[in-house]
Amino acid sequence: MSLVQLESFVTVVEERHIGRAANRLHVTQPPLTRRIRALEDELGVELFRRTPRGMEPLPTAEAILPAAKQILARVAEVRGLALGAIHAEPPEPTCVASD
Amino acid sequence: MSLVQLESFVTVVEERHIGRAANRLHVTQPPLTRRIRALEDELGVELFRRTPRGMEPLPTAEAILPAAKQILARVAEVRGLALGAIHAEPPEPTCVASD
DNA sequence: CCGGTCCAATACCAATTAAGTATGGCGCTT
DNA sequence: AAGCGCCATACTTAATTGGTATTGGACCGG
Repeated sequence: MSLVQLESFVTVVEERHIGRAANRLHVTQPPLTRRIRALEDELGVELFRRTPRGMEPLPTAEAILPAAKQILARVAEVRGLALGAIHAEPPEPTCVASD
Repeated sequence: MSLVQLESFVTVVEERHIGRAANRLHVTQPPLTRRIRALEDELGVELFRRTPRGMEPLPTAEAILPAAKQILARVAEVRGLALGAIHAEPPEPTCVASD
């Protein structure tokens, strides 16, 4: 399991369509198909029903969706904390300061 | 950022030593060194102070540690939910049942 | 002051993984 | 029945990743 797979999963659940999800994720359709399939394989569960209309999330997908979203949110939090730490802790003046 | 990097980060924080952390993670030392460095590069922050004794977590590392741990916990939760779904939803009998 | 030791960092190579392009198969729509 | 839209697959190529071997630097003992 990878963060990329989880992000792909959440996007496909929201779009219910691999093509649109691929667009949002700035990738082409085949890689996204493979990501979802790899996730299903690893978890040993079918997450979507493939219909002529698109991807229909199965109950298991709905079950793990909240956890998946929270993971992505925490990842964003980590990035934010790191970003904040840059301004918070100036160990040594790298260059002349303005004041 | 990847789950492998986050797991490596948490382990190094706990062990304060790349060699021991590498052992726990079943990899050799160089890949682990690179994982930590890649994480630092991506976040744009130093997470550890390299000392002759090992790796000393900096304040930023302590700040993001809880979020990192929670991410790993949620990943485990996703695995557990998927595992549970197998027994919960038998769409078709794959094999003869015991009873 | 010098050699040994323990630590993380780097160079290099091999193996695995992942993306893109092109194409196929299936069901619905007209 | 023909066309269209969807996901799945085959194939090639580029990018990541891991392991082995080695280096450089700081501490410790003699």
